Amino acid sequence: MGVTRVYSYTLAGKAGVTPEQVRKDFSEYGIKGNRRGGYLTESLIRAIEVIFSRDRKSNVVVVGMGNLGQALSRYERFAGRGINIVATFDIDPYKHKSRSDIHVYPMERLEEITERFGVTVAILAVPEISAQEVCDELVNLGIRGIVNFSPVLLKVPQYVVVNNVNLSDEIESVILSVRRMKEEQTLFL
Amino acid sequence: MGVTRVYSYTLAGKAGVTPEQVRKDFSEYGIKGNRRGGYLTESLIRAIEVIFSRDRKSNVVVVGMGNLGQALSRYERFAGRGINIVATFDIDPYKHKSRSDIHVYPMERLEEITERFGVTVAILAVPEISAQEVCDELVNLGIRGIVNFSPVLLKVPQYVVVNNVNLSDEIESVILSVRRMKEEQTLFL
DNA sequence: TGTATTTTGTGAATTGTTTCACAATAGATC
DNA sequence: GATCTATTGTGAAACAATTCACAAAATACA
Ligand SMILES: NC(=O)c1ccc[n+]([C@@H]2O[C@H](COP(=O)([O-])OP(=O)(O)OC[C@H]3O[C@@H](n4cnc5c(N)ncnc54)[C@H](O)[C@@H]3O)[C@@H](O)[C@H]2O)c1
Ligand SMILES: NC(=O)c1ccc[n+]([C@@H]2O[C@H](COP(=O)([O-])OP(=O)(O)OC[C@H]3O[C@@H](n4cnc5c(N)ncnc54)[C@H](O)[C@@H]3O)[C@@H](O)[C@H]2O)c1
Repeated sequence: MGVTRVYSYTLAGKAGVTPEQVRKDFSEYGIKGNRRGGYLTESLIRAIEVIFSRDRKSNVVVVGMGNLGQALSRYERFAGRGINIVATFDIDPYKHKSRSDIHVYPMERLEEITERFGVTVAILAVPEISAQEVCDELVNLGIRGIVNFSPVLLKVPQYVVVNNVNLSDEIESVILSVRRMKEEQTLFL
Repeated sequence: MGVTRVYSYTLAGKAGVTPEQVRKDFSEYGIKGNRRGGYLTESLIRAIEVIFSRDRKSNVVVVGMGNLGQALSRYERFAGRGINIVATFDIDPYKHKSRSDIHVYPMERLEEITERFGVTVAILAVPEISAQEVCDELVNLGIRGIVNFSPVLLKVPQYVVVNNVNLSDEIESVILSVRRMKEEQTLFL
């Protein structure tokens, strides 16, 4: 778009944070701007890509191809973020008949495929009841990071990273904030 | 299951936090335990249900019935959390022919339905490009809270709550943690 | 070339959160 | 019923994150 320079307050506005925050964070990672001239977009983008390792693609698998697993596997924009879904898995034989574009493998092929593609991160979208069991299997196969969508705390060795994404909580938190806001407003009347 | 008492360290273990955290939080909301006897499960559950308003159901709508919108609208467990999806909407006429269980309304019926069901919270799962436009429409109709799945910062009046859920970020964060962990490990060898 | 202006970079101050430490106390044991 | 024990409840301490405030630098302009 022809923009060559950008200022901490511009980025802050777009990101919904303060300019100081932007500068502190950049400073933390050694990103230098130009006093008076702001940051050069070119080098800034490159620096950010390196910091977030977007220059290297990461191979991941999706386990559990129900509602969520399917939605995630069909999202095309992950590629632009260095997230490369190489295969998806499900225990249900009905799901293996690829009705759509994406191929779903049986669990038996998990080991072979994770090894072949050097997969270290898995997206876990199985029902609550199977989550720990599938998690154990993933850890056994050498998976080192799990994005867990089921509302359970997974037990993993300390060398495995788990990020719990609880969509019910995300929605509930908005419901609560709205309720509290309304109550506050009532008090002022 | 017959359990009548529970201790701060039991809950802490299950939740992955410290016992002090559990007690501080409970104390903040006036939940009293019994020194030596821990907390009574019955009254604790009731207290939590009240704090999170799970005793009152909240009507919400889903706007954008693509991959994610469909996945969310098919999730049955929201009901148990007081989240009641009363209707779903999409601009695409093809989506209105309900291939499945859930009915998808055209955007023209948004006003009528949100009013009828007293909806104040919306789940926004439309493409990035339409997000702000649809958001504006929702705010105009009186929506006070938005769970936003598109990777853009929505501009809303201060009386509207937005919770941004960025699934790419959630996955990326695990990829980064795993990479950093591996690098650390390499240093020790 | 000198002065004014804009924006960065960062210590210091502030604000917020988590952990520590221990007195208070309810219940268990003898 | 006296003593011992486990657990809460919470100020104080430690730690973490954010905001403030301003000197330093780069550019613009006279
Ligand atoms: N869909 C949502 O909007 C939503 C919202 C909040 C939380 N979640 C959570 O996300 C997870 C997935 O939700 P969903 O709606 O996609 O569930 P789903 O039931 O639609 O899909 C789960 C899939 O996992 C597969 N599966 C079951 N056991 C398996 C195993 N042992 N190994 C491999 N695959 C197995 C099933 O065959 C199914 O295809 C659940 O834990 C759910 O609680 C989903
Ligand atoms: N699917 C994922 O896993 C995923 C991951 C990360 C982020 N997201 C974000 O979530 C959002 C939804 O993703 P998706 O994969 O479901 O997209 P999608 O393209 O599958 O679905 C979007 C839906 O919104 C509808 N729509 C478009 N414009 C509209 C309008 N003006 N009013 C009403 N409906 C409209 C479309 O008809 C379509 O059905 C996007 O912003 C995407 O960036 C999705």
